[in-house]
Amino acid sequence: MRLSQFHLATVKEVPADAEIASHRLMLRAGMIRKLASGLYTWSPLGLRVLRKVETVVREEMNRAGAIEMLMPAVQPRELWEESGRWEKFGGQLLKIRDRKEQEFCYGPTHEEVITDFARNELKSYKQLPLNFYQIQTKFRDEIRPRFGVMRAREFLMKDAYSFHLSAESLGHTYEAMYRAYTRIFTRLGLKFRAVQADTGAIGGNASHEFQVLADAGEDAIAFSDTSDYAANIEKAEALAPEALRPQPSSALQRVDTPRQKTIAEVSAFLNVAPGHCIKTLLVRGKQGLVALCLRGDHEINEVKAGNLPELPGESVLASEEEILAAVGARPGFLGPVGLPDSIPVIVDRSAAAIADFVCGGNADGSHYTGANWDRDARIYRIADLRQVVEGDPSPDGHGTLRLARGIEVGHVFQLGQKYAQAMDATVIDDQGKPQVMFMGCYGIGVSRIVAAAIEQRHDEAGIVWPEPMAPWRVAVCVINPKSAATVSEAAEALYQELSQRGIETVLDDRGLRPGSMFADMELIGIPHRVVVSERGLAAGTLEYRARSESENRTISKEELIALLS
RNA sequence: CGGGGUAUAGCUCAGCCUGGUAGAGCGCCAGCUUUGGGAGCUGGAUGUCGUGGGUUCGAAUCCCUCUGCCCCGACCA
Repeated sequence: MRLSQFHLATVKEVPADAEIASHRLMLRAGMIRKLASGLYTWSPLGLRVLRKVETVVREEMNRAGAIEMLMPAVQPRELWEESGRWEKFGGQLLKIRDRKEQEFCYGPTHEEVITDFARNELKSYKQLPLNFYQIQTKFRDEIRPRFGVMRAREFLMKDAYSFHLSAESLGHTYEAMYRAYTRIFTRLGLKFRAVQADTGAIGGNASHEFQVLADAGEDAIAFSDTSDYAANIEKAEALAPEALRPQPSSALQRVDTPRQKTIAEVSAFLNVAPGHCIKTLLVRGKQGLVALCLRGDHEINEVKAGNLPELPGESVLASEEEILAAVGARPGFLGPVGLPDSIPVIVDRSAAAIADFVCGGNADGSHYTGANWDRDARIYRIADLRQVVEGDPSPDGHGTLRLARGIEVGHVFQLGQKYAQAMDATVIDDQGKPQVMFMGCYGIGVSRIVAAAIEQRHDEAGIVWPEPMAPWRVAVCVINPKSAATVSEAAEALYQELSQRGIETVLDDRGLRPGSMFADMELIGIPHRVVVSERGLAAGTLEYRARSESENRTISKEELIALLS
């Protein structure tokens, strides 16, 4: 590509609200332009990168035996009624009407369409297993789009769906997809981690997320410092402390805490470490309120709480009015001692292991000291409720947990029979009986990968692409082409030769001054740069610099070609 | 959806408090000079001041309405 024939549109200034490096750099490099909140145009430069990612994804999906297809983005309401998700998907589902007032949605995902396809196409167990995939634009009406294409409303996704006669077969394809994902993110040059994920309401046996490690990531992940255990923090189990709970040694005593409501205030006021306080949260259960007790220095894990059988699948704090009516005290003064019998007290494992603790007195302006489980407060059940913290023992029994931030770029999921059941997708088995198929689904955020890669690989000058994602591998920069025809001729010849050798090359023949040209090539992250100048021509050499290095090298054309081959 | 902010040239922003008829830098166009790390000089073009209403002799500026966008919380590739 000759840059004079391309539309390169780098800019120096960028909106102040672009907060993270990848968003700023994508705007500065002119890869994307915002059309509206969460909607971005991919410029020719940006699209080149997007296509590179797509290519790697496609190659590895094909290698893993998946078959590419393409489904409509617009999907009829009836299909979503069948799966029960027309209402359940909520506000994220963009609903639209056609001229006949028929209702559709713009697909946020394609389980319904693929399941419909499969039930029509697949008749016999002999056709299974099958794994279909597509690379396609999705729309999710995100509550809060942000960080450019990292969390956009419209985004490019690779989604795959596999169909099986048995859970065992599903397990095999799941493993194959896990390996394919590992290859994809490795090939793309990303530092990533596959982590266990919560399977949530869908249930199922297994789910892993592929997280690109980056401080700007919206997810927290926990991993062992000595084993290969890694999990999303939503999922990471906090083990029960090994030490048994000490015997009570203090008497229960009510103390005045007129204005001390938070753990920090109470622990400072009473001079007791937060870890010896109990914080009590009242949430809405299936039948009435439920009390959740944690150590003062721990945070609730809402996913774990939501999965409790006593809760309706989500953890919603009770309102102040509800609490006042049930307990007679306000939040800030709640505790497990003397709660009404109707409120079950579910205690976190770590909270259950402490004695002589401080907790709310269930009366405004008062707390207890010297409180003890069993003696003073009854435990309905002990459960894992808290967020793990750095230094916790790893749930697999090896090493201690470390925390890191991650960007979720992939997710593999064993769906089981949920959709096939709801939509009656069956095949005839070898006994001639219809069997509901097992399904897996496997997603990759293609456009998000572009942002994630930049987040991981950039410097003050701009993007530092991993080679497989770079818009071009080599930039040939011409210094002052107007001064001597021989310079531009030499540059053109080099460009031709590299291109003919199959090396993706861009010729910067825009005639810019060297400073602007170098700044542009560094901003857009081209891995290799060659300078053709009168000076070098006279000496018969080229000047080379790798994007990842800060020094120039003087090399011959042969050396350059060897280096790029 | 709650809380906060913001909207002025293609971009980044000033002007608003204290009302008097629109500004800077970057970018863009023309010319000259320049040519190894985002050049210099000269000249030029560009605005329904987000929308609708109100107050006023007069509104970018004050008041109200609506809308867009951004940030903080719950969802996800």
